[in-house]
Amino acid sequence: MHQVQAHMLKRERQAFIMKQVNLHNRALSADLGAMLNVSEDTIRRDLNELAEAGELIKVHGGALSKSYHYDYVPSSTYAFSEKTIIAQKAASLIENGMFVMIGGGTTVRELVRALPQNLHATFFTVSLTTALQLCDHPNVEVIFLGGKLVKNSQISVGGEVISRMNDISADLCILGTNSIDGEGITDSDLEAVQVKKAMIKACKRTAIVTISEKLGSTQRLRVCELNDIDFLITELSPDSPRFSNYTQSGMIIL
Amino acid sequence: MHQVQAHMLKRERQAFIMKQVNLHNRALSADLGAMLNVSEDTIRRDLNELAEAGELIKVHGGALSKSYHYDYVPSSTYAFSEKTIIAQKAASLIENGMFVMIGGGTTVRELVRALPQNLHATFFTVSLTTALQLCDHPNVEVIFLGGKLVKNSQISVGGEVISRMNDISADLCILGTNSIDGEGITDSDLEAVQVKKAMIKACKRTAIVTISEKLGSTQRLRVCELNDIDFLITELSPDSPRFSNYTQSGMIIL
DNA sequence: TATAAACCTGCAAAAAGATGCAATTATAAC
DNA sequence: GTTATAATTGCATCTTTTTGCAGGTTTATA
Repeated sequence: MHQVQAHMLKRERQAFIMKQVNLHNRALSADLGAMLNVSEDTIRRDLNELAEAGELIKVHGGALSKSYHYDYVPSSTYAFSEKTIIAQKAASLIENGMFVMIGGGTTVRELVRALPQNLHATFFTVSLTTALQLCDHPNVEVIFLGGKLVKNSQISVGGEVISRMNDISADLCILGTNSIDGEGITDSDLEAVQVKKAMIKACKRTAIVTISEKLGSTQRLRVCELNDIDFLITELSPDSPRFSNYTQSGMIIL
Repeated sequence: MHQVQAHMLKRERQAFIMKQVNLHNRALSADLGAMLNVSEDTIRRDLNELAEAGELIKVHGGALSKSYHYDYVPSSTYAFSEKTIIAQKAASLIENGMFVMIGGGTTVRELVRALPQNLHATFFTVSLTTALQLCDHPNVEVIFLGGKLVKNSQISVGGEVISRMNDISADLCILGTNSIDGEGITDSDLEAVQVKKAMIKACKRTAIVTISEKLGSTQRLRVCELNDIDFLITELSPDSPRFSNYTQSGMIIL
């Protein structure tokens, strides 16, 4: 580990601490004490002073960088700006007269918000929140596919829904997802998976909208393979290297 | 699965948990414990703290993202205190194990809010907002009867819905209304009327919830006669003279 | 209704923190 | 250079926080 000169002024030491904290976003009192060859009491006093001066955030065991904000702002959706970009791209896929099957989730919420007011289209959905939001669009027709509701995700599931979908042939399926990797899409709720499968089957084309953070994550149940997907939409530029695992299946990355 | 650095500050751990929850909308205590290399007890304590701080919703087995839940805004409700009284009375009609068909509107919203958390019942509805609200009750089953959505009332209508209702026989139908007079209930939207008729037909008993202000008003389309109604619930005392026109049909006034 | 998982409570050990004090060191005045 | 003063530091002691575990209870679900 680091080794530091013997006699150090308090000011220098605190500068060193700040450097460590800003570099790694965090620092443990014990580590700093060892690096600087001073007692943890001294480190603690330094950290308290720096916290007092607003330079860092003191926590039990050490300190965190000020930029390390976990002060989550409620009412605003997670990764809002990314989802806005995604929404713009996805909205471009939807044209007047289309029949669109659409899922739920916060990314889809932003997408619905981004839809132009003069859009003339028919939407099918199983998500209560998506349906509610679509009701704000004057020129779209909204069909809710009813059934038993899952409380957490606020979507309808069950054989009822799925058999209804078999009667539908829509132009585009838009799904958010919790996990996508080189194999395809996965999820953790069996009933939701069954519904998503039916949605994909009922549509000519499928678009997946997700923030890039979810690329590479996997859950227990499989929704579909990569080559069931026609469009993958994230906030990244389509030529990002992060898509190297996803291109061979022939999907279009937006 | 994920692997995380050895010594993690509590705050960092909680930030990680928030990220997981926001990313996947839900997280299991067991998974988090494994990912973070700490006991599930620690995870539970973290989840409780984060729930206390209002950052997520703690459930049995893990936690859910907050971005999904119905935020109730009482300020927008007209005649709030009257509707609260009505809600209390109407809630007393609903017992464990019942099948209830329920409509929409702000009076019904207060009713749903007044339902006890431990109520064990099955609800059928065509109202998106009522359905969403019912989703916050842990012990009820919610069935949404899907169809074409009417945008301003946010209910589903159409032959689809009505034919589905013919297959149902519920114990109680709870409807709000805009107009009730000595003849019965009337409304102005044909499609909504058809659905309400079907709802009443599908239930053994019908309860009407409305503020007294609406007593005596009439609209163009008839929903039902007075003797189709079993309970009339307003904020007034049952012996109020305002009910003189309504008693002869044999309905019970609460 | 049985059963396993999840939960809660209290407890104990370990880690971190606070505080008072003495020793040391820096700073400035002389 | 010396000395007085103030700041800094480490240590001993006590308090608080964090964490895992044992146990008994509750909850979900087949």
